[in-house]
Amino acid sequence: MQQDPDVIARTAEELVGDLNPQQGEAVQYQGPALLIGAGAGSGKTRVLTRRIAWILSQFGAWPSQILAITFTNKAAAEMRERLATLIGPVAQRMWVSTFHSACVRILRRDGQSIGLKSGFSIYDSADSERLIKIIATEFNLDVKRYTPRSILGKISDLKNNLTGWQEYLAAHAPDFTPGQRGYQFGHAGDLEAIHAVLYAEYEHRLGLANAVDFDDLIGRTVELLRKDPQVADYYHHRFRYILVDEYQDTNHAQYVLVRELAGVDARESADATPGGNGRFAGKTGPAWITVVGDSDQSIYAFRGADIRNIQDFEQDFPNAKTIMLEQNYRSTQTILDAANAVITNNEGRKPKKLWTAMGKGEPIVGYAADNAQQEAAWVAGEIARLHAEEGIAYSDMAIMYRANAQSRSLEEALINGGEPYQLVGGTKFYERREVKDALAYLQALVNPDDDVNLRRILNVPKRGLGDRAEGILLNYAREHGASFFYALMHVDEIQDMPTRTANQLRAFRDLMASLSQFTRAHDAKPSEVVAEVLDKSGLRADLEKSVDPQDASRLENLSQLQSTAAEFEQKTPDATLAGFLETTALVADSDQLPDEGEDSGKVTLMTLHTAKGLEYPVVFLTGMEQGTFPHSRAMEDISELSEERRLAYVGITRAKRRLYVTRAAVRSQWGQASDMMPSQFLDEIPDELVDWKRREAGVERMRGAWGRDEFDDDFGGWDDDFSSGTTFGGSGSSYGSSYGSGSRYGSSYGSGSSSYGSGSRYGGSSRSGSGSYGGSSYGSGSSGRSYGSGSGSRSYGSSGSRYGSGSGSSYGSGRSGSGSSHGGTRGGKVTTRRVAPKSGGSSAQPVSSLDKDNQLNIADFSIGDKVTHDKFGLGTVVDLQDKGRNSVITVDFGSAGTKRLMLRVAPIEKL
DNA sequence: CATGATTAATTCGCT
DNA sequence: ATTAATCATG
Repeated sequence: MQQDPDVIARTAEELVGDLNPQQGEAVQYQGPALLIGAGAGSGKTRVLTRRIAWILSQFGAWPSQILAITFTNKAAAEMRERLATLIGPVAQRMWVSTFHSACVRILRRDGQSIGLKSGFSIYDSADSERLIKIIATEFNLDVKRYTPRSILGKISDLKNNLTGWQEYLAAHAPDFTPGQRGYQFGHAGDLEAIHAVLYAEYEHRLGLANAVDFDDLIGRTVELLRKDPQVADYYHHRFRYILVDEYQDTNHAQYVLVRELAGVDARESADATPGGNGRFAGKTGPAWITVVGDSDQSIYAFRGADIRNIQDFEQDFPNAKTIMLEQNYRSTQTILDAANAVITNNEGRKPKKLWTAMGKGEPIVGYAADNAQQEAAWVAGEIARLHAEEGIAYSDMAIMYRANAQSRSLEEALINGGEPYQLVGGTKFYERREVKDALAYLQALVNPDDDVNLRRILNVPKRGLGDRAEGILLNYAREHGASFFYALMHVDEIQDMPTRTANQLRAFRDLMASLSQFTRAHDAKPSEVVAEVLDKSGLRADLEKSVDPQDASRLENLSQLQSTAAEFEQKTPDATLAGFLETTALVADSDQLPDEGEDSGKVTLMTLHTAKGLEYPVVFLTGMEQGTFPHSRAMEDISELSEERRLAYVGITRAKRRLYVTRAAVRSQWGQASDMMPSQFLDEIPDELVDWKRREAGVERMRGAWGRDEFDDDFGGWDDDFSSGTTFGGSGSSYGSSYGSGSRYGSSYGSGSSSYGSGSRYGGSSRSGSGSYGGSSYGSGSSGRSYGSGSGSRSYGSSGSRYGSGSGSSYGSGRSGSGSSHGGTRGGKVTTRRVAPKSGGSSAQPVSSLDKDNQLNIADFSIGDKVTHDKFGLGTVVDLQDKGRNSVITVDFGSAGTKRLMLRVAPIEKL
């Protein structure tokens, strides 16, 4: 067999010459099943891409014979890109894709044989939930007790385990037939019967709507491969090498899918000979499988990932080989020691120890704050310090947390500090209401059977068609055993309808009919269809006439949807509307992550889950408290706790050079403040690795003191010190040393200058706000896309940058030229709420340029000046430190003491 | 049918 | 605290 001339031939030396022995072995291994146990930062993507190149150039495989599977589109794109540099543009034609998009391709091609019509809809979880809710309501179920979400969760579990509805129904509610109306449950509490009935009915409706949900993409592909030998045979011959990334995250269905695709269990074709060697390696019999993963980084069990897939790999696949990669190229030994120490506490795990040739590096820095706000302020201060003093680019720093809700205080602190940040996660672009509305129109046009989407838009924008009208159509559809769309098209035949409703319905029918016609005529131009829909439906007009400032950004999101469609149209030769909808259905959060190496000039905020696979020179792990992390719901159960620990392991190993761990003694959630114990994971990090800047929070010292009746005054409100800048001041400050010994979190009260501590017992919540955050400037999209290219951009990267990026990212200020600028360090701030889904540059969310700056400039002060402070009163300036926007002045307030104040935020006035 | 008021929920989230 | 969803009312 001849090699594809398009593939750039690579010599063995080029492919493995610069790898370590284990990596090299993994790249070259010949055999039917290979598990690469890739510890964090061990160069797994590199090995995977090299192995693919090796298979092409050394085994003589054709690009079309390879299937490489990842979990995210971003990972797929990245792998494809790295492959392209290795083997050339032919990589663009290869199947390098996610599980889901590979399945879509298969189902689009061969789905007819299991009853899927082309143009089927892909429901996201919101669509699925809506459908479940519709069904549950019809069955008169108490939606409060049986939430659509929990029902869907159960259905998802069943699907992930490939339990079909037929099977489950037979076991728990054999007297129900899908499509049957007026079914009564035997007795109210039979959860399994309810699940069985809803599962069956849900599948029935999906079928009627010619739709599949995410889990179905996998499950139905498995079904297809099992039921249709011809199709199975086709893929068995087609894919000779299957490679799966992040194997520890696969669920049972995905595991079976891989087996079916590879033909591991299939009867071998007649000409099968045992997997040979040399140039014909892997060319007969089942496809050769390579999986890469790290069981210590399995953090998606809660969503069905089955860690046994990777643990039992050697038993599952005959003649399997395991190669472990334990040399880490990312982090310092200190960081790895911490990670190893933590993960060792998990039971039943294969011992594995990461090591590095990089050296010890700096100690981990710890900090115990009084509350979440102060924790955030300290982190923001430390980031400002690292940036100003050590020249570390903002984009080289990341703040991680367990739950999205924790981002709030961090965002506020960064806004206060004028530090640019971007938040990854939260609501996805394609799940935003207005975007979903527009997409629902498109979906309904492409797939008229899609009742869920059509019903969604019936009254969007408001056109006086409510539950009544919907019910009438629904009835008609049922009577005729037809779709909702069919009913709509036949409104004229429906009797006994209020004239008003009839008129509105006819108008809507005409709208859909005309849009439908337009769609057929312009199917190859999705962007034009989008424009037509936005225009004719009134979606755009509705938002345009609105005065709600939020709607401005919604409008912008719609226009971005149109741009995305245009972009899709340009880069896709045979573009169709259905094709475009597919791309929108399968994008996820992680696709929004900034590309590696790209200097966005912003600090990145994200959850630990989102952080998997990423790395940053400086990482802050915040909220290290029992109940926060590990999460309260996971603390009881040993397996859930183990997963939390793996999450901690993932978090720690994201850091390349410096790791910070912080916690808050008091955290308020759901409006209620509660005392938080330090996370057990902190205890699991060896003490000598951590340099505690503050081991115990002020309130904790007080708690101890109260207990012993020893506390006395001298507790200023924490905000006093906060503004005075102690938190970001030079190293050490006043804590640390006094807590260095003794019990780790014991009460070492009474020692040290206790300028911390809150006056009120739970000072946190009351003092949090200063209200500048919420309504006003945050959501108002008017200033829109000014950032990134706006006027008055300033360069923030200081010289001598330690971690490269000497370019010093510049970013625009929404507020051009405000305030006098000395040394070019005063400028607007940029807060990107989310990163745009794909198209370069702009974000889907508006940007705020609010500036809490007090307009004071270091240049205007000199020693001896008199100032007044909101709390301390009159004082005299005794020292000035020009650190640009983080300038500090030291003021003697007489009886109130001498304070160091961060000029930018201090509540002072020059006299 | 739309609007303001009340109530309930509320980890993480690849596709 | 926040927000989404539901409920009562104009």
